[in-house]
Amino acid sequence: MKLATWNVNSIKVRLPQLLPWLGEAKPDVLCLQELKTEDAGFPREALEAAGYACAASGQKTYNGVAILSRTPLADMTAGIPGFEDDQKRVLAATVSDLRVICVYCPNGQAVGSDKYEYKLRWFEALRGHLEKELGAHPRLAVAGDFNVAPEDRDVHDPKAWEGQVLASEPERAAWRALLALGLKDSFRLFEQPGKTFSWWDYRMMAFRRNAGLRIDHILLSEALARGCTATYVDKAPRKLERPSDHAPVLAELRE
DNA sequence: ATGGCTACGATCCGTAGA
Repeated sequence: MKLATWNVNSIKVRLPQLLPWLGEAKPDVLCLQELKTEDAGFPREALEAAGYACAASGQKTYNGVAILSRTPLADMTAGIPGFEDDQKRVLAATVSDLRVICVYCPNGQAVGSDKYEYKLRWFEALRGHLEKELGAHPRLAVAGDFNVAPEDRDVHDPKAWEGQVLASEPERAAWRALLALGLKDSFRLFEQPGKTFSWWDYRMMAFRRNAGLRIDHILLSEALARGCTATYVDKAPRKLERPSDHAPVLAELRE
């Protein structure tokens, strides 16, 4: 089965790209981020007509996450239990024997800013949430936009980005604290081409220069990582007219 | 030169993203 994640940067704007992509890539489960719409504006009918069950947790203008699945979704939980937050960034659901958590981690704006402090607090809360989920569900996948480039090889220009938001050491430590729970970065289970990224700035012709970052990830529990046969970035949607600034990431799992 | 796009919801600019 194929598990995918894609930050679409507005579900309304990207729906005309998402629908054909579902037909081509045929993910069994897809985590979406940055819906930028309340649930009333979520295109549930169009996605159900394309063969997907949907769970969404959205808000106006910002954030918003959804999980799509070819088979039914159960036991949905929005947010991080015990962590008060108006921002819609987390959604969990069960698909047969798989527990899937879709995350849109905070951007952090700039190192030292209020938003950066919120980002670090948020990651600590996420860590606690994932620890509990992992205890209850050994077959756990956490997919989404983590807004962290884990290592220098995930950054097109490590010198320029050194210590900057998305690449700073405290953010990378927060990322490693998730791995320490027993989660694997599925992309790094395999030999990968160099300079593989999942996000490119809209400005400065960054995509054409491959001036990107790898910040969209699929984490797998050890039980799932053992059955993972491939993980890759699909750059095709980033080449379209009016693209999202993120490309989808896909992991293939043995049934 | 610290901008440079894009989306959104408010107006024709500010906020946010990363």
